[in-house]
Amino acid sequence: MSTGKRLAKRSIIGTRVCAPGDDGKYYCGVISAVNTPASPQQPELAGLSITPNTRYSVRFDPVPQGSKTPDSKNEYSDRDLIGPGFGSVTGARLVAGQRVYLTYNGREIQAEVTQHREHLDEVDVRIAPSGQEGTMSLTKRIDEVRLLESRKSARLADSDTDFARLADMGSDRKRASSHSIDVPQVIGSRKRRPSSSNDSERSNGAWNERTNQPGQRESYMDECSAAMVLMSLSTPPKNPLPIHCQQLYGSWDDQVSSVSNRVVVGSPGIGGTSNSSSSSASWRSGTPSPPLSDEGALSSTGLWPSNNSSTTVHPAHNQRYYQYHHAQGSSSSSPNFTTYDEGIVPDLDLERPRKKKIRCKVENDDYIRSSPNTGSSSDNEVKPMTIYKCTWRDEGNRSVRCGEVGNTWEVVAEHVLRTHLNGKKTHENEEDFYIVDEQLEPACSPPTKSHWDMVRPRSEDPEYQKQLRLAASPAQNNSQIAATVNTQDIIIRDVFAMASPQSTPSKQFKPSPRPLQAYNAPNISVVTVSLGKMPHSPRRVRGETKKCRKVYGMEHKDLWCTQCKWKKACTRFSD
DNA sequence: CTTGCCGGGTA
DNA sequence: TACCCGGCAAG
Ligand SMILES: [Zn+2]
Repeated sequence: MSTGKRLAKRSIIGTRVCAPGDDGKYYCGVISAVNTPASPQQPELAGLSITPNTRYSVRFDPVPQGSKTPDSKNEYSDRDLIGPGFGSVTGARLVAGQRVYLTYNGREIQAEVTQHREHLDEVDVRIAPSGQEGTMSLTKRIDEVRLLESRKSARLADSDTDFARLADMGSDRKRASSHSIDVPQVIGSRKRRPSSSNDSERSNGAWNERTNQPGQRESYMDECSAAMVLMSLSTPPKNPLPIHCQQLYGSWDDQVSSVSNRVVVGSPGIGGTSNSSSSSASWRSGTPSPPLSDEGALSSTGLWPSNNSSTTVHPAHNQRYYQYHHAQGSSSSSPNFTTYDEGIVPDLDLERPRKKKIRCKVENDDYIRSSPNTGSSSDNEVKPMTIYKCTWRDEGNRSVRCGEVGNTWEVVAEHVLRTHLNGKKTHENEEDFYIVDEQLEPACSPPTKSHWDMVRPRSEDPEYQKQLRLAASPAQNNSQIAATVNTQDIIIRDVFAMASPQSTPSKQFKPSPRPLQAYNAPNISVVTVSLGKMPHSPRRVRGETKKCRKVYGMEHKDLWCTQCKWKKACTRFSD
């Protein structure tokens, strides 16, 4: 699927992982510190970038029943850890007594390993099923057990597999992303281009060169980006409104625009995606994600504000979602993880001067690419710097944010914890909800919201892309993220469905190639989803949008819009 | 192969 | 301007 999502400029801290203790058992905990030996060229990336030398400190969960907690001071390399972005259980050697989790009768239960037959990839476990007394032993495949407890509600714990079965009709590839919604990452890629060079290809190549363990990295990305994405939306745990709803009501517009370089999307729960999150990756559910109350907070009914023109919009939400999903299928799936800044900006000006723009765009790109000044930054010295900012809202005046900044996430987290949370948090990593990271370009301070239009979109900034490349991974199955992103897509679309009641039945909002802009429709604030690479052409990918030809068929050509008849760009279904 | 549609015609 | 279509890019 697409794109990957990016991510990660955010630190990995807080990620739930398992690390081996002295006794050979794996213990769960969260990464409490990351120590990357700073490289001379980019010292500021220390702790953010991940290298083979990176060491992770793990703060272990308190172990019940008197077992001893492993030494927290241990540092582990990524190879030692099991969890998102690290190894998986399938690669671990489990010793007798290892606590694992598995899904049994649709519920997640604890189990204890009695034997791990590595050569068979099987583990014998002993479980104590609830509702029955005593224990029983059974044999599970190694990939059916998890070291990390799932956060899914027990009721749903197994639903994903069912989905997977339903959806999975075949290829491995599909399997990998069967729970995800693909995100159209290059919209309208049909643009003609003079040269064969292509940004996405380039970035991919660049990434691949940089990565020695794409597989692992990708999973990390996958998971963490999801978390990050959620955090960027930053629903404070207390907030009763679902994330996407808040967004529609502008609670985050200002925030978002200030961090527009990150992906801002809805929750993965929308449209049922979270429920179908994969269980194939045993660690999947272990990461720090916002303490959304499982499926409840995200369910689509009853949360939609009713003063709106359409209380019925929300139900349609999911429908449309699925419709979109199906229409998309996996057609857009692409390993091109690094291309991120897909500007999903609903075009309000329906008649945009699209054709002209295309050409211009192409020329522009070429210019950027070839320009010695702008394009050469790949080996440039100047690096953007990341700062972390507290977004805590003033209790009294919700529009005022704390704004405390720091050089590291930890610093700000500390601030949040102390200053705003009174030292106690109700969820692990709760601080993260109040922290956003921002990129500071050395030369110029971050543009203010009111000047966004004067700034070159980050996604067009080679330097920025490079950053993304560093941060993102070429993941192939960034299901979580993709789903998330797409969710936002849906949200935006719904926003516009509300905003413009005239929408045709099959009309769909089409992402515009322009990224990094915030639209403010009355009552609604929509935010650009920045996904790395911008689609350069408005041309739709086949299947993404129905055109007259597709809708009416050749046999009803008379029903086509004139443009279609002329073999010109369709006007009816292209916005 | 099909689609979407640009560019360049002709009436 | 309305209309047509060759041909290309992408899938
Ligand atoms: Zn049409």
